[in-house]
Amino acid sequence: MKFQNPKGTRDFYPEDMAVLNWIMDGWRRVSIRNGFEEYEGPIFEYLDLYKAKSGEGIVSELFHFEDRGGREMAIRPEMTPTLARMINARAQSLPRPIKWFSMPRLCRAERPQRGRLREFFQWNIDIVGSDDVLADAECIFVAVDFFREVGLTPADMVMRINSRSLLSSLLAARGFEPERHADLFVVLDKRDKLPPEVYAAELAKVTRNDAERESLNIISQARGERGLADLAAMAEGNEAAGNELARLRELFETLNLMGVGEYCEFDMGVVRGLAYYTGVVFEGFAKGTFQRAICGGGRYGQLLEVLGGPPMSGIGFGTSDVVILEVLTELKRLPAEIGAGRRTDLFLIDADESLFREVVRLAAELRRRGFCAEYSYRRQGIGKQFKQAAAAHARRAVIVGAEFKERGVLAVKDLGTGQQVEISAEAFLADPMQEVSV
RNA sequence: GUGAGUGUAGCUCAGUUGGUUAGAGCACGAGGUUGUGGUCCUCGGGGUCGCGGGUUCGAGUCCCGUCACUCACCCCA
Repeated sequence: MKFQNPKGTRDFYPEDMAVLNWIMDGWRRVSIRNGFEEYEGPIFEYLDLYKAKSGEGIVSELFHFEDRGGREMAIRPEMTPTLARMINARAQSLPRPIKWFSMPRLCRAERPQRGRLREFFQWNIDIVGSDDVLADAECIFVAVDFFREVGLTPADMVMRINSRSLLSSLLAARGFEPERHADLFVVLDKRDKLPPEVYAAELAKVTRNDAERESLNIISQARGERGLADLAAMAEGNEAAGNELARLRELFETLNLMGVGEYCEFDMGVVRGLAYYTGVVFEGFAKGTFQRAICGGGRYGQLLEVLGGPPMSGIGFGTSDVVILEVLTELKRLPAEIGAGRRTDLFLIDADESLFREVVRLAAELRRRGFCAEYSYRRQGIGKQFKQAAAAHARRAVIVGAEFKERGVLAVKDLGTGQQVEISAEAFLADPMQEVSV
């Protein structure tokens, strides 16, 4: 019986693992240099944790099971509930702002498609316990910092930024009751994601007349500097909207100051589907055929409270290895040297079988000193051993030959330059990777 | 859960109106040069043509079903 990997999962062969590690090393490096600390939680939680955050509907989208005690468990489909649970447990004693990141492996029971699998790694950044606009700016900066790090320029991608609280105050001023905002958000979020006629139909469902639709169209079309100016005119005499606009302007000024203004753009069309966002929301989009958001995040005001914690606001974002891989592959930004295989420092070769014991001894000694040293398991001609050295991408070949027995010297060859020198075993061991020049 | 497309070797693909033991390149393995390497030469392993049924003297090829994968919808990283 032959088995295959479960639907929507991936096997990471060494060359794939090298790419995944490259991505995740980048996530960790960028997180740490921006002042975030890594955390991790259990890979499964009580199902109720996710129900509390997202409602009953979430159950069909995740993998769940019953443990032997009859408890309903779920494999984590996202990290935020775990984060909230962990922070809530120590809410009184953690210094703020809390700047944490994680790279959890998540599972969702969805139908796999481009950029969406059933199992993936997600990079999460969160700043909890601060309402400061600096936290908003920093969160967006971290996302851009990573994308810039892997070679994306403002010509390759854009971060579209909006504020739900601004949108809410504008809607309220136009006579949309607050209790309707959540439904309106869901539809407005699809402005650019649905064909125009489908979008129009969705819009019709949540509006009462043409005047309302007209208002929504005017508001949601706002984009860029000009859009902000239009909204400012619209918000005159509306104190709440005025305050939100001022905050948004401060956010963009800060992003400019941070040197990532070129990546960022105001866009009223970005609303995000998730219900719990209350303030700034943003999504990254790449140029090319991958039309989905490559990262997304926003400010959540009551999330911790909903999960039994104190009233504390936070802002965070997430992206996954699947979308990063998709975009970097399409834009050809994956460095070619990734996945080139193991990098052997030294490949030891014996000139004849009687010297093999020296090869084993020397290799073990080199390994103890931290070098990657290899040799062939098979006793065969020097030519074959060199072939293996090349296949292992070794940087140096070291021949243990008759001259070692006679004079204690080794032949060290740089497999990149082809240069080869004789050197005493002592001098070699003192600096095994020393320059090889004739 | 709904719709569309695709299934021949590990990968990329050939396979003539149905006609003998289904092929190539790459990859993989073994040899060739017996103190010098990824290029070269020779040989080799590997496929119940996704699976099941039907039509036919005969099916990789035609028909039906089924499964898997891919893409799109819902949702979202």
